[in-house]
Amino acid sequence: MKKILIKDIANALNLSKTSVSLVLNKRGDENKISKQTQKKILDYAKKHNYVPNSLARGLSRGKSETIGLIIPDISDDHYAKIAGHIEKKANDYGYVVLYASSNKDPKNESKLIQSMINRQVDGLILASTQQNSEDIKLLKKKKVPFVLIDRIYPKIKTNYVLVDNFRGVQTAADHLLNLNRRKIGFVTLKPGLDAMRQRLLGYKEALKKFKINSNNSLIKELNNVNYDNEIKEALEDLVRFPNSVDAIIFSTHYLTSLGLRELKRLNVKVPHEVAIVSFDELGAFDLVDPPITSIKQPGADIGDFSVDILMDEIKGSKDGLDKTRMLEAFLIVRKSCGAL
Amino acid sequence: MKKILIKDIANALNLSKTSVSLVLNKRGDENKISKQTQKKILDYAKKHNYVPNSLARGLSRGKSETIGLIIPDISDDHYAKIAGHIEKKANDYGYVVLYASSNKDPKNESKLIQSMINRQVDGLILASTQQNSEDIKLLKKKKVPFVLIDRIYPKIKTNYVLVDNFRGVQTAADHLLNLNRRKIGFVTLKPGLDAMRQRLLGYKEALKKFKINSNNSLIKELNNVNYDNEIKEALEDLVRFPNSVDAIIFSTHYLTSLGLRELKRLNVKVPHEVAIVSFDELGAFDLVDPPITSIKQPGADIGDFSVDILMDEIKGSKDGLDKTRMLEAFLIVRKSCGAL
DNA sequence: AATGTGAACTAAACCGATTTAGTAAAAAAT
DNA sequence: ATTTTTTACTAAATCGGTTTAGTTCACATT
Repeated sequence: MKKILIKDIANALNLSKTSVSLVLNKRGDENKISKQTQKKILDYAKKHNYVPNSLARGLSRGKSETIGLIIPDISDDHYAKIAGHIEKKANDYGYVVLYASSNKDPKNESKLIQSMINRQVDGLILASTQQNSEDIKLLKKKKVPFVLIDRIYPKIKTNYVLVDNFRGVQTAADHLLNLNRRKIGFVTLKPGLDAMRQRLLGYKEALKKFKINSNNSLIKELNNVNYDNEIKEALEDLVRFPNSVDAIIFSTHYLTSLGLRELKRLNVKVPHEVAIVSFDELGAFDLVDPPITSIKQPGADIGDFSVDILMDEIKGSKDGLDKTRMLEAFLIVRKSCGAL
Repeated sequence: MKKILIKDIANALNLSKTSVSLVLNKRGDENKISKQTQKKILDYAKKHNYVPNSLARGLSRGKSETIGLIIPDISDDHYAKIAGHIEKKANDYGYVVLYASSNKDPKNESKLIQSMINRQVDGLILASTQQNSEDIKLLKKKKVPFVLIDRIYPKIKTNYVLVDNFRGVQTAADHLLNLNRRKIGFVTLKPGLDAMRQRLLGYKEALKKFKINSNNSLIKELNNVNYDNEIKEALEDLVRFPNSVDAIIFSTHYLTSLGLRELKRLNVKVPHEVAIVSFDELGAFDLVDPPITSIKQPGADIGDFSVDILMDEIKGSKDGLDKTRMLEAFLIVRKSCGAL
């Protein structure tokens, strides 16, 4: 019942470790190990339930069949979904996933990257805090295979899989404008993240196309650390004179959740008084009162494509070209805009 | 900029690998390495940014400072939350987490356990499919440190962290009974899982205490694979004559979600016609129409305690006693029962 | 002067694989 | 009959650490 090693197999069959190792790695034929011997080894290994020690194998091969996944927070719906897809896809390739949450702290992220590399991960998928360009540059320089998801460094050329935040929000705003909403508020986070910048730009672009001047008092950029408090004031300001918006776009699902609670408290009728669109959604948004029109991010694609790209990098397509993918977010129309 | 090894430090300072290794592991004093030498080593290591190769260290120590986490599905809200807490707590102990989803397939789970062990994880946290008693027994026999969470094997004595499913549902039913609901439906899954069995028993116990005969036609046990279809028929049956329930307890958050959609379709008024309680909740359940009264599971505690117990096991408290923890789920009263 | 003691190190084995550079014996070629 | 080639293996180095069992030298002891 104790673990059996290559050495044990070799001794038992009066063969060398080399032969056993070669055969177990399906390199018996190319190394002219006789069929008989191969069968003996394979049978013995199966019978005694041999499984290689991955650390030893990893050490000598310099590979670990493991990929590292660093995200802001695994308990966030968005990242949990992506992580699920990444894991599944990685498994298909025979890889397992070592994951870690940066909790949005760049220092933490930096440590995690280091730690993953020490553990000889074969590659990294990274939803970065976007305040770590040094680390990213280092990864590039050291030729560690990696893919950025969700958040990129606009100034660094790399592999990435990204959702078109600009177009996503533009679509949301278009939807509202087409429903004749004209005073559209935008509740977002301060643009430490490029994604936030893009979303804001998308909002502005939509207004521009409708020849509406964007009005800064309708744009509420909350601080990343204290948004749960700031959102109260922001919404009060948006819904009452002189702003009195007739629609609000929230730029993340958690802002939407907080915002809806606040609107309920303020007794604002959705969608009659104010229409709502959420960028990104939560599982139960179709059950909310009213069901929330959302821009849904393609979590499955983000996961799948990022792993595909990473595997490409790992298996060494050394064309040196950056592999990038820009995915569309799509609008799911529900009742919160009065369209149904 | 290339990686620096212990050997490199030793060569550069004209010392042996042994001394360097000892000092870097803070075992310099106990091994009488002079303060001077220690400082030289430490300084050089810091200057050249030495970091140990975890695979090599793991191989020679037989430890990896990694724990394995196997759950049914990382993209499930419940498990994502738990995973988040486990990760944070594990980090506090200096451990990282290798996670994998079994997708509720016992074969898969079995493979994952094996794979984790090959990777020399120091311990396992396992939310099992509950159809793998052989593997669990093997883990015990091989003295692999592990903790079961969420789902246990009632017949196997082990470490576990569990939520009191029985009491949880009992509390939910009590709440409804105290609000004078008397025909309470129970929508659950077929009891492949002990948790489901306990929840059903809790429901029955509550009725019994109120001297109500439990009526099997009010209990809908859906199949694990096809519940999204079966729930339609189940609910139709519950809400119309002769059943005509005045309340329903859903035994998981996803059944609640599906059920609510169905009730909306059937145009059933919640809570006026039918009151709802959900066992376990989704992030947006307070925003749903109406906000859903839920039994909330203590995700943070599940995570924290399971890691604490595992670390105890790993660090070798060989008292041989099983460490168990039964946590209370608590009722969050919202409008779906008409109590507010 | 011979012996013992402790301080400050180190050589070499080891963890469990993979891999490079062979070798011995049989078969084929000249 | 000798050389060459092929077949079927294997010894030993390697990956980068940790650890066991010493060793060397200065100094104190008898």
